[in-house]
Amino acid sequence: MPELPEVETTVKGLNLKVLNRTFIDAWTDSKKIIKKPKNFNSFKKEIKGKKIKKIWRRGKNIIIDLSNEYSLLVHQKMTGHLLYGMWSMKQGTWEPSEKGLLEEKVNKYIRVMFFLDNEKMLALSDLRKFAKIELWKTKELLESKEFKILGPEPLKKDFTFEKFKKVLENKKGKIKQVLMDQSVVVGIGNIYSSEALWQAKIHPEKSVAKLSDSELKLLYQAVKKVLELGVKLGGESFSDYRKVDGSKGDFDTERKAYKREGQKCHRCGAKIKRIKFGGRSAFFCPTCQKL
DNA sequence: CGAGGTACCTGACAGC
DNA sequence: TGCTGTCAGGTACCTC
Repeated sequence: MPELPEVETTVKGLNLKVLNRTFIDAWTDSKKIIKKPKNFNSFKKEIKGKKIKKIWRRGKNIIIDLSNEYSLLVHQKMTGHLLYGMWSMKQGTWEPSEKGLLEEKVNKYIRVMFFLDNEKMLALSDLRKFAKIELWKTKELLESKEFKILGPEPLKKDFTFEKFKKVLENKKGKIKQVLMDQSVVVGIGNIYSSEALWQAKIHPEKSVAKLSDSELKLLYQAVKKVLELGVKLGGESFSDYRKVDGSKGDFDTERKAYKREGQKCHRCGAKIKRIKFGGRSAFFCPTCQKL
């Protein structure tokens, strides 16, 4: 899915577009995406008339605080993304009535549609249908196990080097996998972990316990750097992710490792390699990033 | 307990 | 062309 920069970009976009709007109705052809309450009619009934009071992010989760102390939790997983605009249903598929949302791949996979009180809509597009939407009582969401287990936010001011070292303390395993563990630090996935490790010149399979203090420092700076750059550029859109207006993020030009197998390392010219472990691909420069 | 595999879905693309 | 296998930004759940 979208990782931290993509989720942050979505949250920013939503705050500009749907704050203080009220839900009028909802539609879906993929009931399994709505996980809570499980019955879609109950879900519809519950969100009808609720007003959007605040939109924020915790890790890769989007939280839409509603009136009456409820919150919508949206996790976009691999290919989900939220869009704002106007569509009409034609022959079973949604067709946009505005430019910007004209890409077929954006509209073809709209799975859930929220109708707002200004004639516009909030859509969830998701090719693979892994995304989830849940309606919670805000208080219960904040106290839920899934929420409490989440690690620190890497872009918050209080995420100091000391804190980074502390969360990695006693962690076993390979650094790339640990970086992607949301209970260690939130928001980092397969793209930004590869990018951060390239920046820090650390091999993705290096064991956390073997990282020197100077390597940790470089990694700490690299994590913040790539995530900040990602946010600044509106995320990465080489695949399904889009901003809420349907446009693409610009991080693509900055990719140094991820999906660059066989291409030249921007630092030393060696060929970027891809290896698989933990069920995921890792991209790195075998010359700059030694084990 | 932790590590590893699988499941959830729908493609795109490479190779035969 | 068509078939098969692999790969895809994530996470939950199961087994050993």
